Amino acid sequence: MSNRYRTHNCNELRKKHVDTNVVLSGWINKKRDHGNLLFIDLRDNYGITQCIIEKENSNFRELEKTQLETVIRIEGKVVNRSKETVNNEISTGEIEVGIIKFDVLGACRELPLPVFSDQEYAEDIRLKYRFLDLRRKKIHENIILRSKVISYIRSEMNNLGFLEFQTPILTSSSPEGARDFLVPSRLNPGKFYALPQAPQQFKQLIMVSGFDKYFQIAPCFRDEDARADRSPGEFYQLDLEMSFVEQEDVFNVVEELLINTFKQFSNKKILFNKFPRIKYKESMLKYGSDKPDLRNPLIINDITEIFLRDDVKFEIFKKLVKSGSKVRCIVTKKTKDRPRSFFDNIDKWAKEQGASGLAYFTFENEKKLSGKGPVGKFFSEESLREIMNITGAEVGDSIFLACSKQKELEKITSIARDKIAKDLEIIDNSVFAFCWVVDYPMFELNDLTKKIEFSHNPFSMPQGDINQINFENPLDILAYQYDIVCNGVELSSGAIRNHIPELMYKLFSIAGYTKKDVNEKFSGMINALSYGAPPHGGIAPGIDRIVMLLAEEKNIREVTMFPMNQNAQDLMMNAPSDVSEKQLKELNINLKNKK
RNA sequence: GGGGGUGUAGCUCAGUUGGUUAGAGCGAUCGCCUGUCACGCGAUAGGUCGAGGGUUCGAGUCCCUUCACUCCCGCCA
Repeated sequence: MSNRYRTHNCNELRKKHVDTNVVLSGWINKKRDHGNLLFIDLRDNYGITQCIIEKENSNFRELEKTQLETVIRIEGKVVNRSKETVNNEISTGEIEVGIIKFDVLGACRELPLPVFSDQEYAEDIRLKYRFLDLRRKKIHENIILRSKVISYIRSEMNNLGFLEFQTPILTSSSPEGARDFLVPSRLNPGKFYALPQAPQQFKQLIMVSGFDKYFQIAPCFRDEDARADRSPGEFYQLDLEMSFVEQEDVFNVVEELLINTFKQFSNKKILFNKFPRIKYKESMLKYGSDKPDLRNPLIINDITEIFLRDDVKFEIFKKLVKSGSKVRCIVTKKTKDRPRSFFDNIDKWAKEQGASGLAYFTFENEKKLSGKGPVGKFFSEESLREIMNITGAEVGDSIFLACSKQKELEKITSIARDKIAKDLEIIDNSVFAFCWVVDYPMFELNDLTKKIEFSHNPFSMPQGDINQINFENPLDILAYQYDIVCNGVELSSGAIRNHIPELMYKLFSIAGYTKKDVNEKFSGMINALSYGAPPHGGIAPGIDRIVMLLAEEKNIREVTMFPMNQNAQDLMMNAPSDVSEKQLKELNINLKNKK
């Protein structure tokens, strides 16, 4: 394309263009002013071209005074660079453009933040001037990556026979799950729409409507507090659903899609081409978490039984165990020569995390097997042998012990596993380790209310023969409910859905909902399921987190074009904002606390 | 809602035990410089030390309150 603004972009000119007249437009990325000779690095989306002007040119003075980040148009001639002045850092580095004349297309005031810099800047300034921030190299590339990942996924899904549909953005509030964003209805005074937390019910209705395979790059809205890896307000999922499938069918589609996508956009190795399946219960024990980072080789073991032995004298732990606590441990290989400070730092760190610390000792065998370290003396030779049996520990290895009630224990061992591995530098950063976490329980006990609640998704199908389910022990019922995890990041959860209304009523009744409740709160769904619903299931991987992993970013705002800050404010657009009395009146809304 | 961190020039930061007129680099303005690619050199402007209160002869520094941003817990079926 060639027009009045440009004949080429800023990443196009090469040696073969030498002597041709060109027109380039772009931003002044950088100036280097030698007084009688001025270098301009001209930047556009595609790259940088060095342009040069000499004092003899009547435009020299004006260009010399032009601000960085001004948009200019340059007419000039491509010239060869001498060998010594070639810049191999940029792809146009063999040539430069001798400026004949230039025009200012878009003037620029003094910058609130520099564009040409690798420094980090305060988040509020970046967000307020996001359009400047987005010109910067790293984030500009992240956003382009995001675009490419989404198009790639879209075309892969099409190839796999999925149909893309849009679902409503204005829908109804759902009783389960996160806090809803509400939108007042003008035509229905006093009533509210809700923005969808996910198109969960719609995608199931799409299956009932007979479309077989659906996907959507779906915006999801949840009014919950932010985290580094969680935008406040809105985020995107690759939402997908399939009819007449079992769990394994969903897994196959997702594994293929993710492997292809990650291979396409990253050079990192994918550790497992068949993603390991880890039972929820096993994951909570071995990793203390339902989002295990499998790059980390450390494993947690339960050694509570050791503390019931008479030849173990570790009285604090023994006492706690008697009152229902458990003991779990992490063994580190060949750490006997680590300095005392290594162990004490971890113990100190654990205390900072609110735990009572981590006890530790090292297995030694001088004359006889013994535990070396502050609490080593409490263990008999026999008991040490038994611990080695359970954990696979060997002489020369060390062991960290924590004792607590199960939930706290899972929490502390989980973060300790991470911390110890980081200190030992045994996490391989050059790989992606995916896994499935499967066999989630259908229900769980709320510790505070002592009531039984759905542990994940109330629409999940319970496992086993549906005519033989033991509803007497609801906490034992497992669901066809699964999560996919990569490098300790939860990418998504999904499930085979419950498409049988009677079973749905039964399960909801266990969680304290009457048939009437279900009919009212999920009317669309339950109604649809009673008119011939196919068995179906799906999943919804988070797009933002996939791009985060591919871009190797720790913060979701680095892969989001126009994010809100932690208080869910858009500093650039000034959202949320006040609205006029007239608008409120139309919506039948009175504000309680007027300014 | 709770806990941690940060807040000093347009930007990134330094600032000793509380002690003279609060500094540097980048950016801006002015001048010099023909081969740089983070060009170089010289000069100038630019500060409510986040805000308010307190202790003190004296506060950027110590104490209290508060605000903003950020990280975490809660929350996120």
